[in-house]
Amino acid sequence: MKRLVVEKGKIIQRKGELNSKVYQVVSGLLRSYYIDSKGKEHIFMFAPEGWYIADTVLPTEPCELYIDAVENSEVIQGEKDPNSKQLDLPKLIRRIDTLQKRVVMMMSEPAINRYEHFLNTYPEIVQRVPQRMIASYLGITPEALSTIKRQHIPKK
Amino acid sequence: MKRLVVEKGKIIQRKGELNSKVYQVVSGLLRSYYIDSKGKEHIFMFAPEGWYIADTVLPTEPCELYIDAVENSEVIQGEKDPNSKQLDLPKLIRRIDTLQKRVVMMMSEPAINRYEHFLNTYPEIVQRVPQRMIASYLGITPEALSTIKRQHIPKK
DNA sequence: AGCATTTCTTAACGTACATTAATGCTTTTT
DNA sequence: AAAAAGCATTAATGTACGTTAAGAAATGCT
Repeated sequence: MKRLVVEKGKIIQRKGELNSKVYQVVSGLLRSYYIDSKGKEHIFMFAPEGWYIADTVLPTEPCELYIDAVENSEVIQGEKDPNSKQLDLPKLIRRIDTLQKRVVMMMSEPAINRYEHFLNTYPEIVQRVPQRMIASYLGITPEALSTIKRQHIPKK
Repeated sequence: MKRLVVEKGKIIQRKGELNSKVYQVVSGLLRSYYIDSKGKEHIFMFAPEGWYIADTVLPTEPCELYIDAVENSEVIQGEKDPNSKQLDLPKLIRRIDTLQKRVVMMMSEPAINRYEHFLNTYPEIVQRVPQRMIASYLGITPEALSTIKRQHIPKK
């Protein structure tokens, strides 16, 4: 259990590494993402203050995702331990629910709806990340997000 | 812990219900799916023999998904119990991994790749479910799947 | 077996989003 | 402060997939 300072842009986990760590964000903003076969980056999740972020794989398996800092951040590094007594099961289950909803969204909702859902779910984050990262999270290009936003009348 | 026979087409869980059950498939094939705002059905997962299927929500929250039988099936009904000692954590974590990969796939891969991935991952299921259900699982229409398959040269 | 229903396929056309490219605007670097 | 790099926006064009519709094949029903 170690406290770390992570500067903006610093990568703290890479695909293929054996990383048995979980990071709890104290301040700042981290993200996890992966890079596809064509070299394109896709953001999987954001983690602002109070959130945990990690590749979910068992500590013995190589990571799928990269993790880096979107802002200068401070994090507490913990260990992935499937046997840990302090592992919060309801939290894990809620994690599965969130993922389930995301799959369902990606399957059925057009980008504009996914965007509005993102705005509602993560209002604090929206102002803090560049558009292209929001686009990446939504699974579309920055250009497409730009066009969508032009049509989308924001509730003032 | 009860053993049930579920006939093809029988719905054993509906959206909005408080269902605290987990189903272990002994024989046959179940699926979970949801119905979007436009009344369209989207298959979330299949569960053949040996698999578990359930809505992941905590037992105290209303379900998001429907569950029904694709084939006549036999299942063992268990209880969702977040405090249960017999809850298999590595299995939960692997579940999260699977979902993570699915999100990533939906974000970045075209339907043809998702189809081939499905073929590789669930070869036993492919023969047993109608095309339109595979299409639904992939997030495309049956017509699109049909066209994709024409282009896709199967390794005989 | 015969009829009805559901499922699969094909094709024409429509739409959401990707790609490419150009332009102005920030932010970073020196 | 100037130069460079990264970022957001717009528009033109391309493509994957949706929608609609029709016919063929498979499945279920009496």
